[in-house]
Amino acid sequence: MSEDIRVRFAPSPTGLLHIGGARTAIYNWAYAKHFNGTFILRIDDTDPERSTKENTQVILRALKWLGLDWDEGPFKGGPHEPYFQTQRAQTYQDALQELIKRDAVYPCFCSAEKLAQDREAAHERQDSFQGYPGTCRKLSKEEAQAKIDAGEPHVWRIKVPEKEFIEYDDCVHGHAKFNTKEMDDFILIRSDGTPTYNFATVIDDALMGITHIIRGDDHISNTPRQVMVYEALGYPVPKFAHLSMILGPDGKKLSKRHGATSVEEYKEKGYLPEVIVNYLALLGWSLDGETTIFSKETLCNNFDLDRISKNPAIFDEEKLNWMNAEYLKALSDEEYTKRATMPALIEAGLASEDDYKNNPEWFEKLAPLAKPRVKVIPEIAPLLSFLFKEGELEYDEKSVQKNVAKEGVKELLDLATEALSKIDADNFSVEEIDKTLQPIPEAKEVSKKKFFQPIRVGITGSQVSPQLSESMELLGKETCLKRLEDVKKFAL
RNA sequence: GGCCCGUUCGUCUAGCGGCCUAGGACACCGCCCUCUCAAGGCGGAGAUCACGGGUUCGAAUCCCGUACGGGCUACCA
Repeated sequence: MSEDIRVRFAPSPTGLLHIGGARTAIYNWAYAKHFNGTFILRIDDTDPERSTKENTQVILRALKWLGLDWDEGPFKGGPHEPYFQTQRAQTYQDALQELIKRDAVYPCFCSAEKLAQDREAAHERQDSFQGYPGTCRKLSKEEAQAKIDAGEPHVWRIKVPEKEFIEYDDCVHGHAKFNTKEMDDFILIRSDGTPTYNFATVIDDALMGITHIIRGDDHISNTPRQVMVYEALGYPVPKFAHLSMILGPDGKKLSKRHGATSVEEYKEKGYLPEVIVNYLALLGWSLDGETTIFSKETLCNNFDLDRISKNPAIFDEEKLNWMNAEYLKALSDEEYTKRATMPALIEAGLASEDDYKNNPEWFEKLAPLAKPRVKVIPEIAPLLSFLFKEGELEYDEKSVQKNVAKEGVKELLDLATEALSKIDADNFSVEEIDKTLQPIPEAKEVSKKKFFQPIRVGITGSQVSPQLSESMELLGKETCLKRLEDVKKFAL
């Protein structure tokens, strides 16, 4: 039995839960599940400008919707509370004190202007090193203390160690090695006393015992800096797994310009949470190269870091749509009704929860009609709205022109009406309807198309619709006869 | 400018030196089924494995360059 795996997802509540963040969360979660580890949720809200309570709520809700339950974190508790960085100020101060004691940091009194000037100058000269030149590192302890005592504003910087390389293991990219010559003494504590990301995240990850840091590869360049902090404090350096970016259809960073970018939006658009998890899991990871649809259980049983791909992935909504349709079709009629049909109908104002309770069998019969035609949940309402219209239908003009307003149609509709009226209203079923209507076109020597399409337009208002007989059964004898009567006015 | 990362069908990917005349999925095309639209079944097209050099009996797979794309270089995360 190896060490217990502890992973974490640490979003900054500066916006909704982005698709990329969701994938990171999924990978962390699945990794923990697979190895019986612990999945920790921590809110990295150290940026006071952009972090909000609302965003935190939204992110938490989105994670729950996706079914990514955390073992430790907000509203769940755990041995390392609190799980909000803004509530851990003392922890970072303690860490700073420890670093001071170890002589691994020093105060820096350079003003923002001075730093900007230095940077500018280095840029002009095209220096190979453009980081902080280490001005204040040269100050003696006494000089520095005197300045602090005099109340001069200062930040705390880490001392880049003497050794030549900083190294760490990346489960996706392999062993990484950075030359310390290229690193500068970066800031740990800001002049207002708050920690920077590169400091807070290391302290928390170390204290929370995180063993594997799975996150976006935009952090690769930050990693050696963070490793410096681990080492300065004598903490074990965790393993890393850096995930490539998710891009928009144009190959550029996924942004609002491309449409929906947050999981909240995909929920609104009618995607199933398990589809989002399945699809996102596949963006940068594969089960076996063959299987595209798999359950969360399968994901958890098989997910590992060694099958994560290094290349950035383009988010393909077409494939997402296909997958959503697949999942939808696989639901039982009862589940389909509860999760898809009813939400869609209620949203469209066509039916209510009570309607369903009063007649569940009827509503469940809608599922087979919708399943093969629907990719996202909201598509259900327009597809089935004809079943809920009172009074005369609004007809699709083209459908009427093409199918009803033709010579001989009146007679065919009359025949259909007459035949149907003989069916007992209590027995107005698909079987009876088929048995009644099926022989007519043959007998009259007209094509089935010519016979059925006018009926379809009469019953549904359009030449494009779900199965006719099923629709008729759902509507009932009375309504069907009424609608056939209505449409006759266009027939010749 | 410096450092770092990436590059297999349009897209997601399989591939970790011979099984690859490169496999699967989405999308696309054709046929079948069919009273519409779908769904479904069957089949097809689609990748000189970014490019150029090596290493090797043998490379998509290893090494080195180049190009292109991306990240970092903040008192943002």
